[in-house]
Amino acid sequence: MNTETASTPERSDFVRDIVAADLREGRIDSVVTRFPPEPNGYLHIGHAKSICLNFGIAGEFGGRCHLRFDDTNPLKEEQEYIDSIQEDVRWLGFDWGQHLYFASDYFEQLYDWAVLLVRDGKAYVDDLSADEIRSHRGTLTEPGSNSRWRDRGVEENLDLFARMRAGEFPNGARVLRAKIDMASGNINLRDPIMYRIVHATHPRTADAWCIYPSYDFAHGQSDAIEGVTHSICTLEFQDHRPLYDWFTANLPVPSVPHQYEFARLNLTHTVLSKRVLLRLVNEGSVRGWDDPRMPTLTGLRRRGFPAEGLRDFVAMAGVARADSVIEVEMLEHAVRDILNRNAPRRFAVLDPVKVVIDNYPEGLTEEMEVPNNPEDPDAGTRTVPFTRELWIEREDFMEDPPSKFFRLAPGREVRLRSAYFITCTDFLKDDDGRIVELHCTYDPASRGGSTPDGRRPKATLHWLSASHTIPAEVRLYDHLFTSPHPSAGGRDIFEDLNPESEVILSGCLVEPSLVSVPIGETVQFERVGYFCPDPDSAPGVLVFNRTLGLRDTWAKLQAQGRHDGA
RNA sequence: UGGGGCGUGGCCAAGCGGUAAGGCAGGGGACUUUGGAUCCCCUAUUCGCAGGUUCGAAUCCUGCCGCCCCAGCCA
Repeated sequence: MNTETASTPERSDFVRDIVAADLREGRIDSVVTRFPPEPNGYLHIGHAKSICLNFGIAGEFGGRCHLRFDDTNPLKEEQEYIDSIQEDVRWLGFDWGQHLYFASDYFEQLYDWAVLLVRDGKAYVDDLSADEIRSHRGTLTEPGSNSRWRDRGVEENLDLFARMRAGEFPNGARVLRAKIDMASGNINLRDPIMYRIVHATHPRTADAWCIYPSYDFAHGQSDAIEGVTHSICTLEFQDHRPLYDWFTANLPVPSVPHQYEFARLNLTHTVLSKRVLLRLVNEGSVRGWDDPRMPTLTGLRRRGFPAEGLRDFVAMAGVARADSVIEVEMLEHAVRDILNRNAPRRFAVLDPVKVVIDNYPEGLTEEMEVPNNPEDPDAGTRTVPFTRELWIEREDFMEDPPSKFFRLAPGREVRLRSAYFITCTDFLKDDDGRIVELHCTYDPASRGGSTPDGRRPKATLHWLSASHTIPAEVRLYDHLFTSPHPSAGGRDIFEDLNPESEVILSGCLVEPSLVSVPIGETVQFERVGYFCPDPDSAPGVLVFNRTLGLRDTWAKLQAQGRHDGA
């Protein structure tokens, strides 16, 4: 490795700048952040950005990051999600230590604080219906008007709020509101709702409560209770910041956190809206939340994307306040970069065609030594059996090749990787004109892939011994949506679903060592791409997912040729 | 005609008054027992537009234009 001086600039962005300045100027002693998901769905790559930001900052500045579930709405939240979120954050590579919290842990404290605001005349029970509240709220350009219940007495408010908690009223009968300013230009300040009545079972507190705090009344105070210093969220909460600050300013909170907002992650050919992801699952467009085409962390994991690649991608993309849509190619680059360095190389033939080496002894099996990863000499070598009859990729032979085609063709010599040079002498076709068998001769002096005379074929092919082969199903994946911006333009994005987002190949063949690749490990099928075993694999029935293909300049050339030739 | 934000190359993104980093994508070349990887080189006389301040502006000021978010008893 080269000797880089300490001048290597740390990754920086506006949030890290703020944290660094707060530390440097003594406004805080150490940084505390939090990742605060609502357990109402699976985490996706957009959440990965927030997770990497919050945990990343805590790690870089020697602070800590909490995992806090924002479980204030029992109608939408489930234990299943609480479990999956923890699994996904851990998989991404982060550890919250002892700092696992739930907003519901603070329900009693939050209630006490609400009572305090009522006593101070800063909150009131409103009997208006949801519709009435909406019509009193005004519009974006017109101020709202006060509820007729806005000025009722403290004692009556106290009594009513207590009875709300006691379960005396049905859902929607009353709410508790902060008394701020119905004429504010910021609609969040027009007497926001602090508590609503919801008779529902909560995944953590069960039936202990029938009133639940709103996001606005819970979030900042939860941060304050935990000593969070920097409460980092996405841009759409900017308008909530004045309210966040209003509550911490009007309540005896133990600390005063501050909120900062960044732009959420968007990717081309991808949709991250929970609503749409749910539809994809419910309408059977994909097989589930963990379908390898889903942008969920569980889906990406099943697809074979390494967590490190995701982290690198997030770092590469940066954090800013401008709305943006990142090209998926950047993600794919980050993932390939990790995989290229780490993934063991293996042989697999997706679309096999038979090769017979006429001058190779019948019945002989040689064990050829093949490097596990040319990028990493420490990965060592493995042994792959070589015999007279082999399989190669159908697309690696052309009867009548164009000038740019370097692979096997009649009369042409190519190298079989780590084995021998072979020259095609003949080929057989079936009645439909389809190639069924190639005949070749080999050069015994080329064993291992080089010859004394230094001949260098233009192509090197992967291969498999016909008598040492494991059958496999291979699932090829591509973008779920055809358009780079599926949600743009107002049309139904389901019309933009890529019909070839999943292509299932049967009759594929892989080398014997592949029977034992553990789930979660991604390998490279040499010259083909990165693949990982799918959990659908069963003894005797291997299933591989294509994580990503290799960059393919030949395919690019062919595509160009098609265009030029038009 | 309300409030809050944002506008730097195809896509991200540094830059914080001293004369446009970096990555991805794209193009060209070298090398190569993966048409992979790697390595070189090329791609903004210009920072939404127009004025102004200044010796000097992407950075400061004014005006305009464009885009995003907000009217859940969701988060």
